[in-house]
Amino acid sequence: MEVVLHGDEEMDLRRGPWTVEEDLILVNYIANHGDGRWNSLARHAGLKRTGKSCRLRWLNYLRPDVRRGNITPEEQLLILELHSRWGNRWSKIAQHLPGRTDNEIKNYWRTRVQKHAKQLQCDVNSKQFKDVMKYLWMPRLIERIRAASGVSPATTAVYQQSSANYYHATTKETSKPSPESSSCFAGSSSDSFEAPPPLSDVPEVDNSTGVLGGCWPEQCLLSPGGYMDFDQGWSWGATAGDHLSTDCLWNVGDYSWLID
DNA sequence: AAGCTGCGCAACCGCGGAATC
DNA sequence: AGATTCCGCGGTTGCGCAGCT
Repeated sequence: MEVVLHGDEEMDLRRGPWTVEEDLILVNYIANHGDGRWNSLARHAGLKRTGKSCRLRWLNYLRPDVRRGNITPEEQLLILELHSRWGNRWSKIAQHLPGRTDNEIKNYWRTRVQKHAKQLQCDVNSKQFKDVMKYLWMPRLIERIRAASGVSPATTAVYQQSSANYYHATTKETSKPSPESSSCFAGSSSDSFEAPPPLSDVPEVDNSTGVLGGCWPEQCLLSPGGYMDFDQGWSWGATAGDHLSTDCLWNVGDYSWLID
């Protein structure tokens, strides 16, 4: 525990990990007086912490509705989707994951997603990695969610819409995307998902080559065994050994690590 | 058993914008 | 209206732990 002294004033501030006693003081104070106005809260509560530190401790750890534990596949999917739309706007993303903090989501992204990008030896913002997320990771999450027992229809609907939106965004994206939407899922301009496009809009796959037709801006080669399945509510699939991005055909082998 | 390494996570820092004085 | 303080966000750091050698 470090103590910071500021000038002539005897304003010693504690830093580092919070103690149980400090937690209790903060929780009790907020229970009686509410949160907000963090600097004065810190002073009145008798905590030798900055207001920022108190706010962070409350929001990220002590708040009663904070959810802890593993990020579920549903949450993973949502994080991938929302990050593709908004980038590193963690607090905005966190608003859509009840109980999860921006800090936790940010940590998840850095430790898991960026790790995967590193394993693929590509930048997390690269086309290659976005392809992997779009065509492999997210569909597999969707499949996994669907396969799991007890998935509510509402949840399924959300991800079916979500999945459809990826397709819609990919197929309808113009050659000059808006500044807001530099992501690969740039089709949605509002917070609500678009309705799935009609089946007639689905690009055809040349079974001999695996090349997608239609108005896809980039071809996506599927190796034998790869598949696109639009029958069961807008999902995609691909298998180990799939090739992505014809301009840089590469094979990253077994993708089983993508979902852990 | 000890040292090393990588991971996950809590906490801090710097900055920009909003609110207050 | 300008200065100061506060708040919230995103980036970064560092610690503890588990697994590996």
